[in-house]
Amino acid sequence: MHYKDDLERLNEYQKEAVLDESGACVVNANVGSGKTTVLISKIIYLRYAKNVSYSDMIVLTFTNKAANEIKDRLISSDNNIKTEELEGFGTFHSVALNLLKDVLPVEKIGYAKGFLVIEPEEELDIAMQIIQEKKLRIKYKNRLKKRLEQDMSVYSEEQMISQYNDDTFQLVHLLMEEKVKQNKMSFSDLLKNANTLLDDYKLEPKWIIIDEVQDSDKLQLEFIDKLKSTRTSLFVVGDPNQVIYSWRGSSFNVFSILKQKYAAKELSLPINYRSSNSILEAAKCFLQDGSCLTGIREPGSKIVVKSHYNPFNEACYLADRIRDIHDSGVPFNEIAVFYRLQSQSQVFKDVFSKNDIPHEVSLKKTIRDIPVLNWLIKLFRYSVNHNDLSSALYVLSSRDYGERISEGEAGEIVRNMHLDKSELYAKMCKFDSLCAEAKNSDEIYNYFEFDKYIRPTSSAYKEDKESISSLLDIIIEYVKEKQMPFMDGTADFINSSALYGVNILMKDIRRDADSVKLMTLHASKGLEFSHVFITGVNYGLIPLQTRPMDEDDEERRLFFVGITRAKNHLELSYYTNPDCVSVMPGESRYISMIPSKLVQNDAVKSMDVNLQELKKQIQMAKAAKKMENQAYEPESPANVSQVSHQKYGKGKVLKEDEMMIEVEFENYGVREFIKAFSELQYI
DNA sequence: CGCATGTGGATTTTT
DNA sequence: TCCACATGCG
Repeated sequence: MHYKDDLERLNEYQKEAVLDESGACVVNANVGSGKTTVLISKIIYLRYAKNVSYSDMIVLTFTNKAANEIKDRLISSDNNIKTEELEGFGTFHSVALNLLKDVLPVEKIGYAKGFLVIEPEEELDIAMQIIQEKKLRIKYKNRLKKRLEQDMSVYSEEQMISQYNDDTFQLVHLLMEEKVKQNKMSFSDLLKNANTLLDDYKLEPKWIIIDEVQDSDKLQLEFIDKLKSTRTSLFVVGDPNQVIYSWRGSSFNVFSILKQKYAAKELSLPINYRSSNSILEAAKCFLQDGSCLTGIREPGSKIVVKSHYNPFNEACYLADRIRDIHDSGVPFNEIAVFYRLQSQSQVFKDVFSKNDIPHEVSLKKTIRDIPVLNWLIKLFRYSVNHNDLSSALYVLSSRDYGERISEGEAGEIVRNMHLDKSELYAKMCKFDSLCAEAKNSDEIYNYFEFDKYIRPTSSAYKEDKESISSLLDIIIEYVKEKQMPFMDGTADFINSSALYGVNILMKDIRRDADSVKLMTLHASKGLEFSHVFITGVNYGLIPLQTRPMDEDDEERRLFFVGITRAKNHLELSYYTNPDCVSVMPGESRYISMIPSKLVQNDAVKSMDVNLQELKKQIQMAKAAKKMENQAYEPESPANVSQVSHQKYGKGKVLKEDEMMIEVEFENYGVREFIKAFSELQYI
């Protein structure tokens, strides 16, 4: 094996981490320092230099994306690998699922091996059914989902009863019983149950390796602890400067917890290979005290700071700028636009579409977002697991699909197994005997006669039909690949679809699409691009003003994550006239934290002063006018004048005074201009 | 139904 | 901090 060549390519810090043999080791991996490379090298080194088999290693990540990257890179550097050796490689949840499925005695806690994984929505559905059946008094049901998702076990019985003085405590217990009865586990149940069963079952892996360890929450830390025996070595990698998800429950300061608990050795990877020196110098301004970060690249281009009149103008500028960059030879997929809030993406979508800039908005999408597939998955859930009453109930009583039976009647049928009262119900019940040999999607489609159960009058009919067919194809494909009996394979697919979302569906569609990526700063974590634009770096938006006087370190780290995504070119921009009320017109204080020698001052800036000055005058004039004469407002539609703009095309003038003009364009909607600067022409 | 009071969310999102 | 919505009493 070529692990020795592999080692030679590493720098001294990376090599030290790979070769380290202490019982516990915490690696402080700086941004862009080759964290994943070290992980892969470490795994290969253990396998071939230390003769540790892959099945003696547990390799944990937080996201499927990270897990897939590690597996892909591992497979490409070691082609002797067999997929079944990598059972212990994956997200915390999927490794817990594998353990519960294959080695841990789930019967001990009342489950059967064929249990299904459920998403939070379904857990909520079950809870609501329990509330209805047992007539429980639960306050604030609208927030029940949140309450269920947070770890109820941290509350004591008294706390739970006293908090709202309702039946929450009973609900939590009944819900747990019901999940066992229906043979279902929620995401957190996977970890909780694995933790419970690991008390009596010693797995004793030789190595536990964890990526992005700084994001661990309580359950995950417990999972690590339960997996680890005295003979297990622990190797964790992470970056305290990239903690941006603590609001989601990652424990505070995981690094020091681990260091203390396991007396871990601390190493660091300080060398950044990714960014040009200017970008890195700017990034250093946002590091926590004491962290060091070393670059090895040339200075590169300066950081550009620009101001725009409003988000729309910013988007138009970006469209032009990106077109230029692309013409100079940079592929679209090396360009990214980041923003703080999802809502900011709309204007980019609109403008980029109009300007034919290929783009892609990163949005999480699951099967549940497509109603017909949500229904279909539930149909399969009951078909493979007849204990899953809540799914059957949903399938029969859905208002859009199926037989659209009333909820009460459906409950009756499901509880008493009235096969004669519902054709669809009978089909789900007999699915295992009649469809176990299904070889293609048409067979299943015809068995269920789906045409009968999707509304033929609905405008979505054709789309729904296609969605069903493609999901059926995917299931068949999945089962074939896994070489499992059809029923088991389908059950397995359902678990995967809960755990891996719609990724299974979209797997290869997006990977190499040559398009500009639009995403929130949060979503940018772990990615890199040649050219990065961070937009809306306004006072009030970055850092986001939540409560006044909230000096939030996490916002600073978020901005740090954003700028360190850039390899060669970074542009920051802000608006002088933000559309949103809570956003102030000035630049973010983060911009002034960057030394001016790194920043390319733009001509726009001097004009910006004028604009702001003008804007102030205009607002004063407007206010004065309002005081003076309130009846003046309405304008008759008869004297609407037409104007045209170089970029936005033709439009109608809605409002006009000495300084401002408001125009409604055919394609771009309503826009406001300052007369002196607008390039409008009257027609 | 109307009104006073209670409750917690605002922004980011993975499994 | 303020706002939206749920609850509960009269």
